[in-house]
Amino acid sequence: MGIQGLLPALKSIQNTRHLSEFSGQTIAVDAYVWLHKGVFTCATELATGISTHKYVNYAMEKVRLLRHHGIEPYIVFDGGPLPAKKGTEVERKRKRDEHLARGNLLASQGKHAQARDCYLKCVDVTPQMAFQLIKALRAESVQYIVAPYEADAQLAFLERQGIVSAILTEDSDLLVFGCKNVLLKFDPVARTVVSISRADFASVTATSLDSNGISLVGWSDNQFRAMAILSGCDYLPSIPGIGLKTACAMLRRWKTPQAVVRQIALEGKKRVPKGYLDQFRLAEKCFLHQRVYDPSVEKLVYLSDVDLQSWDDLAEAYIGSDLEATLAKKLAAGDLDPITLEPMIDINPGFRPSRMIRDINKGTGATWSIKSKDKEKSKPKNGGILNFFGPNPTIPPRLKSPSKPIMTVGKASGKRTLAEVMDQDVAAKKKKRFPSSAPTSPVTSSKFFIQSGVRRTSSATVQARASGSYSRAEKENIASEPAFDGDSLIAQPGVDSEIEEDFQFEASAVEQEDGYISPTPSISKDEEDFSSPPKPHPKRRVSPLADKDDFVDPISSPPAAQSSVSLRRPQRLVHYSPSPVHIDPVKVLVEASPDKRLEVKRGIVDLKDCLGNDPSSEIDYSGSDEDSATPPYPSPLTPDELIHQTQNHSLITDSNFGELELEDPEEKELKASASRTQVVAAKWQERWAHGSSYPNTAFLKRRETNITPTGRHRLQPHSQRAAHGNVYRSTLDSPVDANRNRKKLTFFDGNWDDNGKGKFDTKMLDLDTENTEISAQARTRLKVERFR
DNA sequence: AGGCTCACGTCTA
DNA sequence: CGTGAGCCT
Repeated sequence: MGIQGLLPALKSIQNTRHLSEFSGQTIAVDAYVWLHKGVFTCATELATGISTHKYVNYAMEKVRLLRHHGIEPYIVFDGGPLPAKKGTEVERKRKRDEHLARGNLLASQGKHAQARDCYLKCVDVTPQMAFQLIKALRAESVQYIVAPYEADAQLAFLERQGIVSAILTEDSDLLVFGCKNVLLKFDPVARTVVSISRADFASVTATSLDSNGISLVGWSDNQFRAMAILSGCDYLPSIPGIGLKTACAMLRRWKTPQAVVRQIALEGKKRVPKGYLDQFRLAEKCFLHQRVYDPSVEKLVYLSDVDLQSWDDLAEAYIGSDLEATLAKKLAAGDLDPITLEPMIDINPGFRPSRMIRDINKGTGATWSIKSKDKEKSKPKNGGILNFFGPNPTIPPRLKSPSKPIMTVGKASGKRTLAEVMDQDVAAKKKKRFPSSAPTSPVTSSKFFIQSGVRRTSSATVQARASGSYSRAEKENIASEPAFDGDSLIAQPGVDSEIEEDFQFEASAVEQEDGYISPTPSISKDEEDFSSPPKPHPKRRVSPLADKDDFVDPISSPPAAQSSVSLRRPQRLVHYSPSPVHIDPVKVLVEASPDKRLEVKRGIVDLKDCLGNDPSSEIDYSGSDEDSATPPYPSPLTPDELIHQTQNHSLITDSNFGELELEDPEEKELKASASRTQVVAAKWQERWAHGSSYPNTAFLKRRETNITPTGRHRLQPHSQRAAHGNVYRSTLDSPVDANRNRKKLTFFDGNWDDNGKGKFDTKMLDLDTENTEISAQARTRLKVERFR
């Protein structure tokens, strides 16, 4: 996951810091990290369908720990699958299914320990599980957001907007996304994190210890990003044999990724996949422009604005299709399943987190405090394993107003001590004493558009001295490459004003909150803190997702109730005109003719069909470094196209829908039938736009595979594959994902088969020329065999 | 021989 | 994450 080898190479600029050093700051957190770890605390339950929310507790403990240290967390969830990363789910799911089956078998044999091991391997985080955490976050007024696509991009956006001042994650990709302050290796026991700051890159030199020969001196964000992509990232596997070090060295030497790739090809030692440069550009776009949710304008925006010159529909689809604003808002709020865009299903309605907060210091015997304020809960809580809470206190409805903490009995402790009572009181007082300590956000001065100029730090100078031969080249490097450097960082005049608006909005929002006291005394002090000086408490913002005026109690009200909130203002879509609510314009390729694309609800794009169709050249040097070949794109799909799609698209093999397209294999026949066309189109829309016949998707899990309590999942729509044989398939076709292990499964359709690296069987290429469903299964089987 | 990439095994929530 | 096999120079 991420850029392999990057973190070790950055060792010299990694600083272990105590949480207290971030007091007063708002820090965005990649929820996936906590959820995934939390899942391990209850893998067996999840795998066997036993209702549990332990993983929520796990994450909430982390949340409370951060708050305990004056850090206001801003939790970011992954959203829907990005087209760029699609294509691995089938294999993963299969593997998980295998582990699940084996686990069940072992369990039935009484081998529970072994069964658990299997369960551990088959569990993954689903959006529905994430929603359980969201419920808890809502209950404790913790800010959160569900990214439309990848949390990474959303995290980067929040930092860039100044909404948060750092990112807590475990993924080195965040650095590639341009984040300034990345925090890794969160240690809840030591209460430390490892900090990496973009500002320190300049001190990473080839001679610095542990740098692994990597030098970042004088590199712009663009160059750094290029190095990362060349060395292999989640969106694009590297040219085999190219790792971080080689990528870095060659980029220094040849300046641009285009030149580097050209050089690699010229040297002839390594096989460069066809279309690699095109794919490189797309990967670059994912890091630069991926769609994110902007809470201030309540719609999807580009992470950074696009350069219309080099923009095309392919790129548009690749970085995540736009969503109609009301959908986007609900998605961001967690009210929709980000995969199906259906209303979120609460898989554990019995779990109703209250505002109680458990002190993180387990040793002292649990201390409990309750977060008061907020709407009263009309219903007493009962049922659900989680009801370790007593009846919820009735509190004045004023959401944002501070109120006195009310004590409740905690499930674990069973009682409160006087110290705990005092504890809360003190906490509340501290809050009042420092109501307006503003979160420091060392926000980047230049907002979106970072100066790509070189920063010469003292360490850089030192480095120059240390490695004389390098210094010149590095300086040289700095000065040149304006085109490369400036790429995509140039503001479009048209959008510029909008960005200004956004920032003003953000700024005013902050202003308004001054003096506003957090509604929830979220910090429960322990003994240790009694003797420590009071810390300023960060001002707290209610989740941006909740409308200021009409906040609806997230716990007691169904999503439907909240949805009314979102339709207030007409949304203006910058790059996409609103489409019918349920249909999201996304391009999908039709196999027979690579130029055809179909739209489905959510981006399902198989780029391999768009790219590398030129069999003549191994490397596509099309155009200059800045332009890319833009395949023609027809627009909205017609019913005919839908039929075409249904016939060829693997997704459609789903049983619910199967009869429709499998019934009549004759494409022409279908086309001739107008009425049938209507039916198909309607069904298609019903299924993909409304998802009514896609019941099981409610349990589809996020990142890679899905596991459901029942163990049954429906396959995600898979990218369509071209039907013609021996057509080059780009590496995008191969499973590339956040999980590094996935790369083991990657196959490259014989693009470099004769290079001795040809572990990537050509068999798969053949299989792949068949319809997707078959090839996917066959592929999976082959891979499974290989790993046995 | 050394450098580099890639795969494997281990550990841990 | 660390180690080691294997390929390349």
